[in-house]
Amino acid sequence: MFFLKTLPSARMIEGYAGAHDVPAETIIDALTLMRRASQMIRRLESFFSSHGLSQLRFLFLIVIDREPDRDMLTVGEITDRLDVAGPVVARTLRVLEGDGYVTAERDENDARAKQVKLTPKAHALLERLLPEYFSILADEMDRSA
Amino acid sequence: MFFLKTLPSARMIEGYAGAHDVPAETIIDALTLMRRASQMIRRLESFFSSHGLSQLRFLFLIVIDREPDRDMLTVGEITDRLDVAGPVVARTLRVLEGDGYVTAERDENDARAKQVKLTPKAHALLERLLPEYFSILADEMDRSA
DNA sequence: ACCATTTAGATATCATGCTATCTATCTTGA
DNA sequence: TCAAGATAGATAGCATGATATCTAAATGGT
Repeated sequence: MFFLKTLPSARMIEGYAGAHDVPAETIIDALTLMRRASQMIRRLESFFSSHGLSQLRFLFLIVIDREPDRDMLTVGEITDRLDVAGPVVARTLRVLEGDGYVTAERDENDARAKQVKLTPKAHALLERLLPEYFSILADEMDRSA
Repeated sequence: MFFLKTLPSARMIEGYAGAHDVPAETIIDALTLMRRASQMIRRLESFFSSHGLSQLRFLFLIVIDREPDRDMLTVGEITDRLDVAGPVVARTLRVLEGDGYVTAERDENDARAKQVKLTPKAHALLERLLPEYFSILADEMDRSA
């Protein structure tokens, strides 16, 4: 997250950056990018939270759902697809299991691995959330265009 | 933060969003925005962390430093300028005070308020970090252009 | 003047990100 | 074949975001 409510003016950036051979406009673009994304993420988190989820839990479900030709992934495969550390995935799995959104069972061929599968409840949830998810994204793109 | 390493393809989004009257390209743009910003923020956090700071602590110092015509702000003014909750600002203040980057003293006219000021050590730190900060922003803009 | 309300900030507690480390299982090469 | 190393995942503990609630000081209407 980027935590600045009001971005510095170009003039202020010149003052800071002027000496350092980076054009102020590039800096403004970078800060604007982070600010827009942060506002979007805040709104998404609030949306997910109102449905007992979080962005991460949602994406955890999505990466399983979107996998072509398969209906389950191992914990490691999920970790590969999500940009968070392993322990976070492990804990998120525990929560989602507790909430009845996924089931996990040991792999038949590798007793270290775990196969994670979505429950019907999770499929129903995704179906319910996706339209609003997309319309929030569209609205935020619009609003900050 | 946005935690998806690989964005869904346009086709996959059509599959999800197609039914819901939002153009897939808009969704891709939104996801790309969040992904770019997240990578930038990750890199910044790692940069700040290698200097014993965090993005928030850095911005806390910056908002005081950049204030025109004043060399101090109250805790409430800092909270207004940063997009984080009050308790986070209070704790960050304690840490920065402990590290010798700011001093805080009660306001003369309002015994509830606290005036926060940068130390010379903080000014020196900002001067040292800003060039690299800007060049990281520029580099990331470049890389994901 | 005085009590109700507002405001500034701090404290308590929770959720969730991280790194470091541990256990269990699989693989590999002498 | 079996010990050394690699790999899958879990656990421990820290850092830092959030909300709810508390205290102390200021303010304002009667």
